[in-house]
Amino acid sequence: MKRTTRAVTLTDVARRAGASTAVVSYVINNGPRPVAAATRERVLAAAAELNYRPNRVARALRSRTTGVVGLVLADAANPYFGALARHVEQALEERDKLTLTGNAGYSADRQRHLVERFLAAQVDGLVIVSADGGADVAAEAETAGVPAVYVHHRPEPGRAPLVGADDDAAVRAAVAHLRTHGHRHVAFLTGPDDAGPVGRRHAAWQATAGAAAGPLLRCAYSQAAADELTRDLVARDAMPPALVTATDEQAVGVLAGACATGHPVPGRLAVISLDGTPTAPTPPPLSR
Amino acid sequence: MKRTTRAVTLTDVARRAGASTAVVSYVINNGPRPVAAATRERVLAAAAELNYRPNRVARALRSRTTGVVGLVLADAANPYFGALARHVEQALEERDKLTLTGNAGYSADRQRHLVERFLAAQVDGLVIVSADGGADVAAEAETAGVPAVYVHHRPEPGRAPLVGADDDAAVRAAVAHLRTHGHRHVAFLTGPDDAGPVGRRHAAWQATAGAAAGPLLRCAYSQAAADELTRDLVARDAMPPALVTATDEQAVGVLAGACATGHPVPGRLAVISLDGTPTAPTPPPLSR
DNA sequence: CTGTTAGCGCCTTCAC
DNA sequence: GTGAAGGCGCTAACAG
Repeated sequence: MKRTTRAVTLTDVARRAGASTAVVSYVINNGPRPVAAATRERVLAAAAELNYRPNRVARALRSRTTGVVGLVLADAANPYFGALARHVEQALEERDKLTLTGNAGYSADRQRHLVERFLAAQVDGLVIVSADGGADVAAEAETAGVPAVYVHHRPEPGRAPLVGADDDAAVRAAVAHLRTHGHRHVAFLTGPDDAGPVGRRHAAWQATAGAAAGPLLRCAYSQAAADELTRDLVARDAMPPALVTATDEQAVGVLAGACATGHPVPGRLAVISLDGTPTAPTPPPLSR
Repeated sequence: MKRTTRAVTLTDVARRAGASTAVVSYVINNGPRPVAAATRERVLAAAAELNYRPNRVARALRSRTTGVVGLVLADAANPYFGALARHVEQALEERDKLTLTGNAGYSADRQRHLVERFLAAQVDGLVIVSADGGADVAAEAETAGVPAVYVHHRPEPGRAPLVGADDDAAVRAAVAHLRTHGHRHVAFLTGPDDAGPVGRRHAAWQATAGAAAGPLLRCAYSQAAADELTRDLVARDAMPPALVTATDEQAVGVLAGACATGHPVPGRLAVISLDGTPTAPTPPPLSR
């Protein structure tokens, strides 16, 4: 049986190049100290011949930095979070960081559990993308000396930085836009409760639309739920003519439901959504 | 200024419990050797009080296994791959593995680059989800002693295991289904070229539909492209009545286009798609 | 400019 | 049953 070939180490390269491990390290990392051109060449040659690949684990143990960032997501299968994840990963890649990804599945327990595992893995930082609720896990991370950022939503008493949309401004803009198209009453479709950013959007709609607000609608955050709600409203002839949805998934479901029931869009229904999923603006015109 | 608190180590726990580091290790890992119940209690208590978290990096260096698996994706922003990623991650989580995720963005170069970085990070295994083409990166991984699996697609001369759909069977089933609904001619919408699984689906359609095949349509793998194509076909009164699409994204685009132009679904258009994205089957009926 | 050496935190043989 | 010690591969002090 063929023996498993041990991975080539810095020591192997040093021996082959007739130099010390320290020098090899300096060459590989371009520092922190200069190396004579001749030596450098020998080292590079030896490394290439042996097909040397630095062991990031050993480096991490020594330098106390892994070059890995943890990304905890609510659910990568939701296109909104999926797109977000892709962009976060790309941004980290550009900074030469690796991304450790975990799905919390909208569960605060699982979220905390993930953060715990990521901390054990010695991540250099944490990006937390959750939908709502949950404990201030960023604070726990900071306690362990690991910087953390929230994206999309920050739990209530939370000090960590937040990267998110300006919900108030977005809602105001959406309502204003529909008004310039002649709609006096603007309805709002949101989720089952008012946790997280969606709750802020709801409040903003209430404040903006004021007395002229259309009905407040609620359904789960899925295309299927919004689809069913829409069919029902159309059947009962209760579909509002102008609607702002709290999420893209719901907007797509509304459009599908309108389409299936033959309710003309944008003829008798104008919809604006607030998330900004890449695919969202394109196919069926969300507004005009 | 507050001093950065050094992380608590196994040595700290040992000192606090009045035991040796070896014993603490045995307790934490439930082995490989037994520990007296009393000692075990003391160790556990000390660990809890100090909030000890084993350093996975040090463990990895010593045990030569990181507990991390690399997942290279074509594009997490595509809902099909996003859902796939979520399930892979969950399966790994159940096996107590962490998931390192990277997006190759449909580029063979970036894919290889990612694999390289993952190998340097000493991943225990690799899951490769690519759309088409590319080199046999799994083979490179195996060379480094890291097992690898392909999902969705395996490049041409590739020996690594593949987890994928039975394209032939799926296409045959789709065509048969439409035929039982009275459609003699079944059209097929695929991508710009025939690389990857989509090419196999195309071939299977050709073989199954045979002489009675409807027209072959092509457009990019996006909702927007399929939307535009559909509008165009409807406008020219050239929309086929029965259609199989190679991907879900395209199916959604077709439905959107049909909806926008008032082309009745399922009245004058029956569509079946082949991917199986979670959201796909629900909102507009893809077939009936 | 280069080499030697002492650990990073953990696991695991050896001795007791 | 427990303890002491070496080393995984690498980096950063310290010499020279």
